[in-house]
Amino acid sequence: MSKKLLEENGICPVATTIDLLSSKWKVLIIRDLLPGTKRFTQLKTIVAGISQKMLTQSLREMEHDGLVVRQIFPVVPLKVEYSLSKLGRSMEPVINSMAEWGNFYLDQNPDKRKELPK
Amino acid sequence: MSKKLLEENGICPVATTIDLLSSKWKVLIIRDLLPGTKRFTQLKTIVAGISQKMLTQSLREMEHDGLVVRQIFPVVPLKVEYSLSKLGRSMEPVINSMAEWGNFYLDQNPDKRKELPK
DNA sequence: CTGCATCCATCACGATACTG
DNA sequence: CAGTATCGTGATGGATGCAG
Repeated sequence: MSKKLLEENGICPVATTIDLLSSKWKVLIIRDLLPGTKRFTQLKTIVAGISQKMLTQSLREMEHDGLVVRQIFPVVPLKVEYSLSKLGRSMEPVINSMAEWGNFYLDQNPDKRKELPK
Repeated sequence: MSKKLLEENGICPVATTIDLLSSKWKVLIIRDLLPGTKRFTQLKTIVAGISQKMLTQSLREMEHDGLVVRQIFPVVPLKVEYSLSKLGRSMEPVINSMAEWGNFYLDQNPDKRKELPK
């Protein structure tokens, strides 16, 4: 489906971006890696609601797409750190504009804000 | 699943945005409505690859979420126009940053640019 | 023209169990 | 700790046919 979108829509840059962000999890992962390197278990905790499977899968795809860097430390117990690549960090403006819009929306719709009034 | 994400992630503005953009189609629809009002069939053509079902479904949800305005003209044959609400237009910066990133990415990866060299 | 209802194939995703 | 493998299910989305 990834290819599908690109084919159907020619080479629209918006479609290209959506394509790499296919799953909602990836956006959240980038959001949480923006502050700095994280370990697998940390991400699993921070990205609340994500299953181990989805986290692994998302990280693998993002690594393949060059958004995320995976660093393995052959110690016991095993330690693996994930961080954003240069390309990954370049998505910060996108994440930020999404955050800004989200805040704007929540201001307009206070009823949608159930908790963490900030 | 819409509620799920919000619950799991508290009230993160990024999650909120993703939540309203759930499907990739919605982003593309907003992109194509940004220039101005469109009719159902026009959208079906422009948002290449989208099925009638998905278009209708997406538009309904976006209308419900207050992103899109639906205007019916009781003529024969029936005429229905869709346009962005004020809230919908407020997403322009988000779409733009996605477009910018997409272009940046395509510059870095010319191989991904198969057609429409621009 | 615009859209709803159905049927159906595929797939995303969660749950669970097992490994280096 | 950080995965991999497998299974089951609900959701996603296309195709088709009908209707206002």
